[in-house]
Amino acid sequence: MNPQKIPDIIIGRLPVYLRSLQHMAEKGISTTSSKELGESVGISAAQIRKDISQFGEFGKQGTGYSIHFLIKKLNEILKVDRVWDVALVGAGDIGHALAHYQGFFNCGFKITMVFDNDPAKIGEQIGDFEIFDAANMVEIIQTTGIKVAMLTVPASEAQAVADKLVESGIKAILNYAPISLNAPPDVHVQHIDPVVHLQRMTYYLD
Amino acid sequence: MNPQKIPDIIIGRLPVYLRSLQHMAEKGISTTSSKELGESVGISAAQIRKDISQFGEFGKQGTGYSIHFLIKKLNEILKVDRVWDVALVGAGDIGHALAHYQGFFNCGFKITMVFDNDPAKIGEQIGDFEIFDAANMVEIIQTTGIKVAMLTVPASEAQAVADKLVESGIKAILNYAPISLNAPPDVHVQHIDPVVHLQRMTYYLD
DNA sequence: TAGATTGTTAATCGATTAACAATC
DNA sequence: TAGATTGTTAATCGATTAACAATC
Repeated sequence: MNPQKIPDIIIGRLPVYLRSLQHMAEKGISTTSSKELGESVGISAAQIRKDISQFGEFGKQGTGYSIHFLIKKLNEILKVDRVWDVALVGAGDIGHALAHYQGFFNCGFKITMVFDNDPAKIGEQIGDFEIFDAANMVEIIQTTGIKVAMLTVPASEAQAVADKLVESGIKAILNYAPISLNAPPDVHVQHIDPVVHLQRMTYYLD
Repeated sequence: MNPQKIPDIIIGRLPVYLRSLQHMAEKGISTTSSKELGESVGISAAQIRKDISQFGEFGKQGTGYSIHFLIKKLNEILKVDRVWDVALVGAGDIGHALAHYQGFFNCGFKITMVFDNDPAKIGEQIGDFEIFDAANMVEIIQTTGIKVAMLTVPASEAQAVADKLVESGIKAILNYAPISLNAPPDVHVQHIDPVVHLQRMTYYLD
């Protein structure tokens, strides 16, 4: 399926296409075109076609793409045609918001455990989960074989906790701490920082 | 200061440099080099120098950059040498987490008002703020002249609320709803969606 | 069939890197 | 001074766009 390496930048756009296609599917639409999909996500039709064609011939001349079929293919490509168990590390405000977030459903992810190092929180319930002691985190994650984690601890602890996640065998970290994490090349890190996103916009304001 | 247009992609990296420089400053370090800064954020030294040199000659051959001076310049360039009032729209879990978030301090942003349309929430306190009725949002934002908003309403309402924000004169929207927003070209939109970030990583997992 | 839209090629455009003179 | 590091140029690399034959 991957004869040659697909650029990161293309992989990064696929989830956005997927999200838009799922909205179309929910509305009961069955077919779309590169033009329509492009307008809905703000990307040129040519680029949509080029991106998709990296993985196969999923469209039909004259009619466009079957939304159902394209969703299926994108789910397979992104490996979210399954459910990834996710460890949530840090039971503060952001951790609570993520634990309650409904948006992971049907997108390939399910939070299955929560860790914190605060004795006052350990043992408490957060949604459906009991908060586990972070001291046991490495062992538990190694045993369960979880590969994906979300990191919502304070910036001052983030690198140390990330190192422990790497030690645990975690291969994908979604980092909410406002700090650039160092990780080995085989561990993927994505970063969410509202300040970075806001500062990207103020440049353009008066 | 901007003789020619600076590419978006460069502007997008500046907040990351800034965050790393601020961490260095907090540690009491006074000078850095493109090599050191590049290693800390995972970008080549050549690119760091090229990016920074778009805006002036802020470094010194042989010694590198004064961290204090470079922070000052980046703050000015990104227009966060001031404090932008921010409207938070949506008082759900994510809204609460943002209202309590300490990370906006000293980064150029301050949430100054919170809106929701749920009668049960209107009038309640969320941190230091009273939750206002979203029905009055357009008028209040117009009156106060706020330009920046964070949108944490359900996906089903997000486009309608975004349209009202645009009507209010908002020029920068940080969107937490899992949907691609349409906005006029003079309104900047940034999107934070944990599912998109997670799906970007699973492609690379086994 | 006629109209629409794909997949793909070639051309254009833009971003990154390597190298080095300038100079602190 | 000698060593280090910038700012900048030119070369390389990669991404986007435009165009169109193929074909549904």
